[in-house]
Amino acid sequence: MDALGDPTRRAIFELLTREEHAVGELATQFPISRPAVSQHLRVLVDAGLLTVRRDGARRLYAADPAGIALLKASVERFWRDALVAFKDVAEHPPAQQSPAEQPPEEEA
Amino acid sequence: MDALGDPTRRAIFELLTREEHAVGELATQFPISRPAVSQHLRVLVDAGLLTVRRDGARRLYAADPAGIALLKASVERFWRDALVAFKDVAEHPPAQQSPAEQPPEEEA
DNA sequence: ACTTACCGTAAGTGAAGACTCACCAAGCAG
DNA sequence: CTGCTTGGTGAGTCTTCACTTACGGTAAGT
Repeated sequence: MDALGDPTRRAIFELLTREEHAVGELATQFPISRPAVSQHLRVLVDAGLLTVRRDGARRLYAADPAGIALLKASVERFWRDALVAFKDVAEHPPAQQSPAEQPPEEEA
Repeated sequence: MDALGDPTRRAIFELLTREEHAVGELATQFPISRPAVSQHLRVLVDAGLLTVRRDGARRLYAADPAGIALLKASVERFWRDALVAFKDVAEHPPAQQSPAEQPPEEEA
C-alpha cells in the first residue's frame, strides 16, 4: 500500500490496470525520464502489484490480479479495524441522500 | 488520503477514531515529542479528518465523521476507476492463480 | 499577581526518496 | 560483425518531511 503513496506511481499503476505497456511507452506519457519510470515500476513489482512479460528487447508491464486482491484486502482491513466507530457514517455519506449523521459517543 | 501516508499519523488517527484525546495524552503514547504530535494533528485537521474542541487549556481532538465519509468515497472512487478490469478478481481472494502462473526468471 | 500546565509555532537538522545523467547489458535488423 | 533500439542500474543532486529544541501565548490554580 505504501507503493501507491506516490501520485506518479498511482498514475502509472492505473494505466497498467487497463492494458499492458512497455517502459518507453509509459515514459512518453509522463513528464519524467525513462529511468524514473523504471524505478517506479521496480517499486510496484516489489510490492507485488505488477507482472513483467518479456517481448524481445521490450518489457511489458501489467497489473497483477493477485497483488490487487491483497491490496483490496488490506484496505478493507484498515477500514474495518480503524473505523469501527464510524462504519455507519462511512456507509452513507452525508453529502448524499438522507444524511442520518449521528456522531458516535466517546467516553473520557 | 495523503494525510494517512505516515504510519505514526495513521496510528494517531486510529486512536482518535475510538475516543477523543488531548495532545499531551497522545504524546505519552508515542515515542515522539509533543510538538511532533501537534504537527501530525495539524496535517490531519487540514485534511478534514479531525475536529478540535477546546476544554480549558486543553485541546481535545477527535475523528471527523464527515471527513471519514469523504475519505471512504475517494477510496471507493479510486477502486472503481483504477481497478475496473479487476473487479471480479478483487472480489474473491486469490486462493490459487490461473495456469499462467510461471515465474519467468531467465534473467542473467 | 505569580506559577504551573497545556499547546501551537518557528527554526534547524537528518533521513528518505524522486529525479537526472551516464553507463552497460540484451535483443533485433542490416 | 556493426548499428540501433529497449531498458535496468549506479552515482549524485535536490526536494520533501518527520523530528527536535526553544520560545510565546493562553487558561486554571494558588
